[in-house]
Amino acid sequence: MLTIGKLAAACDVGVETVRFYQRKGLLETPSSEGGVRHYGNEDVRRLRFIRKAQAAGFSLAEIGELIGLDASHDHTRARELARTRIEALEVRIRELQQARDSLRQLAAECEADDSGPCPILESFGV
Amino acid sequence: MLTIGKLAAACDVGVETVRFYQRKGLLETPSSEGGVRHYGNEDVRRLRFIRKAQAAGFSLAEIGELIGLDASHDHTRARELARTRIEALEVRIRELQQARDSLRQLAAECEADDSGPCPILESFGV
DNA sequence: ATAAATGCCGTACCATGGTACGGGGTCAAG
DNA sequence: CTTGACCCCGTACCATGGTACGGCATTTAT
Repeated sequence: MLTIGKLAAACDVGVETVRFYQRKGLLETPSSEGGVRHYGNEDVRRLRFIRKAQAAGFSLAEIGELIGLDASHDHTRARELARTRIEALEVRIRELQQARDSLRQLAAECEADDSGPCPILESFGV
Repeated sequence: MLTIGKLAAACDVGVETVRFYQRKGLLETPSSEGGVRHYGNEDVRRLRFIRKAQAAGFSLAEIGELIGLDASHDHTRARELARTRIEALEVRIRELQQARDSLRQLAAECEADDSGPCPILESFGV
């Protein structure tokens, strides 16, 4: 049985973050039997889930839905969310790759010619 | 000579966004000679620059610095910013690729076995 | 000439994901 | 028996990147 501080430490988040997730309905708020609330392994798992799903690019709102799916065993919807997220990730990856590639190109040009206008700045149209 | 509305339209942003950038010091606020402010090609170029640099993942604060570099012709600093941005982009790209790959894997597993617990949700530790 | 569309300006508000603060309570060690 | 380290709760605040609103002036089209 953990206090909020131990729970937070176990998942490497701040105490305030735990409370924030509680307010958002992502974590349950155990009843306070005489003041201090107690948390168990389920809470640790849940909190770790939130952080992992966040790392996979899900927003807190989406994570809330994923948590709900667990109860309903709704694979279909879970796959749907996963597919949507995969597509969004692919779009974003391509965007970032393009940004990286053009910046690389510009940095190389800039390196090659130190006089005259800076290609990096030029390219953006300044 | 453009009004703020035309400028915004020319760069496909909202009027409020232009004003927001002005407040942030990213765009100049021309003197209002008798009420209506007028904008020129420089402003169009500058505004487009902001949007392109944003697409390259620069924050508005970084963009402010890039604009400053234009005046000082500071290639060194520009390259520094570009390198920093490239590195950040690469880190982010790898993170997103990992997220995508694990989601793909999970979606495939989930697809394969429609009974039992959902691997997508399981994997996150719910 | 008049009504609709813009412009100006200041201020407030939005979402997202937290972080901080202040006042109070409880508990264990020194 | 007091000091310090937690806890609780509510509320305010932060950064980021905008978006909206309201009142008033001006401009543009009919």
